[in-house]
Amino acid sequence: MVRGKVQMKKIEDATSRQVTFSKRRTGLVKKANELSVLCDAQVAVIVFSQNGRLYEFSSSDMTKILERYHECTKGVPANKFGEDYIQLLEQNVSSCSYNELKGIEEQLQISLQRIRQRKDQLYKEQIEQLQSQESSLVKENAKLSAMWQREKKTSQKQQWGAEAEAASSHAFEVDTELFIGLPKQHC
Amino acid sequence: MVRGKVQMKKIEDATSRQVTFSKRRTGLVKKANELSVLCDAQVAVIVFSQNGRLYEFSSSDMTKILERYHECTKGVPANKFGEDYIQLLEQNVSSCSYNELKGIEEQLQISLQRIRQRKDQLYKEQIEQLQSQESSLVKENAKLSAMWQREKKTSQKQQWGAEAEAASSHAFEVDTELFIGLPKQHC
DNA sequence: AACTATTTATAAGA
DNA sequence: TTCTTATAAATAGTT
Repeated sequence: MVRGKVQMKKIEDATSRQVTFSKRRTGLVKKANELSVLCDAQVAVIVFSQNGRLYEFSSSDMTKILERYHECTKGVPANKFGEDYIQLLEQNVSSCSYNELKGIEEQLQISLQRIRQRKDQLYKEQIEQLQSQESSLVKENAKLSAMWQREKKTSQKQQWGAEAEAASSHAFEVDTELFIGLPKQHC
Repeated sequence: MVRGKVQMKKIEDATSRQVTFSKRRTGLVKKANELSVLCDAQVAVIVFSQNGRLYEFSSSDMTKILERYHECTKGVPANKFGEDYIQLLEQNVSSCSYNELKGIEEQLQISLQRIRQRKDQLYKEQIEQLQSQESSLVKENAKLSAMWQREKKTSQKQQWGAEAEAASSHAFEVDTELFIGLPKQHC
């Protein structure tokens, strides 16, 4: 049984440390899942044990969450490798024959197609995310609107007149955390 | 106060959802930190709120943890972009002048240098990680060895002779989770 | 933000 | 590893 507070330092006994790791790792993942379900959040947890074993949890596709994280972290991706690629390419095309240029064109066409597909995919995901947020906000709005209607009636009954109207219009400016723009601008 | 179990579904009321998100996010991060301290584990937590805001926790440098994750996930990185780069380059160098080749050589030299630095850095980190694991295993070994010595003495006093010796040598084969090789092979 | 009745997590023992 | 149980910790609802 639990005897007093646990000291917040590395557990020295290897066996207890292993058992505690297993239990707490399970607990952490459970909490992560609950947070994602209850609050409609995207949650990712990555754990490496002391023995180097990987454990992971993600409320949705881990790759997508990590991509979103990278987008939020780096303001501009600054794809250095891509820049080098183009720079190097441009240095060479000036002295290429027609057939060589034809080959490069074909390769670039394929690359461009892949990049465009990827871009479209990301765009689609952003749209879906915004739609999901919009849906939540519409519901919230309906609730606030109903509250305001009730408030207005109460005010009229109490004969507050013009003052109540002024107060009510102010109440409509409550911050509902709506934002316009791409999600990344919010990080 | 808590009235009965909470239903494991999205909290409909926006205000409660926001409050619960804040409380549980704090709780999750606390648990993640405790796991990393008590069990000497690397832990990373990434959370996106419904409003698209990013929250993160990492027991050590987040970038390093994510890199390690990527190494564990992809068996072989299969750097498609790099392959294309080389393929495209090779298609062109065949018809280049000396000065053009000189330029390409220089560019490649710089790229190669960057890649080598990166490779060395990763290698160094792997070494450090293995040393850390080794240190823990050495301590564990010393403990097991001491236990075995005590066991042996007890056995001798109780005159178990050859049988005890056979049992003891078997006890030395206990799995201490030692492994030889790079960490990624362990995932 | 602070409070507290409850539920939940978990350390130690079996 | 899994179960049990005493106790610590988290937290939902309220103020």
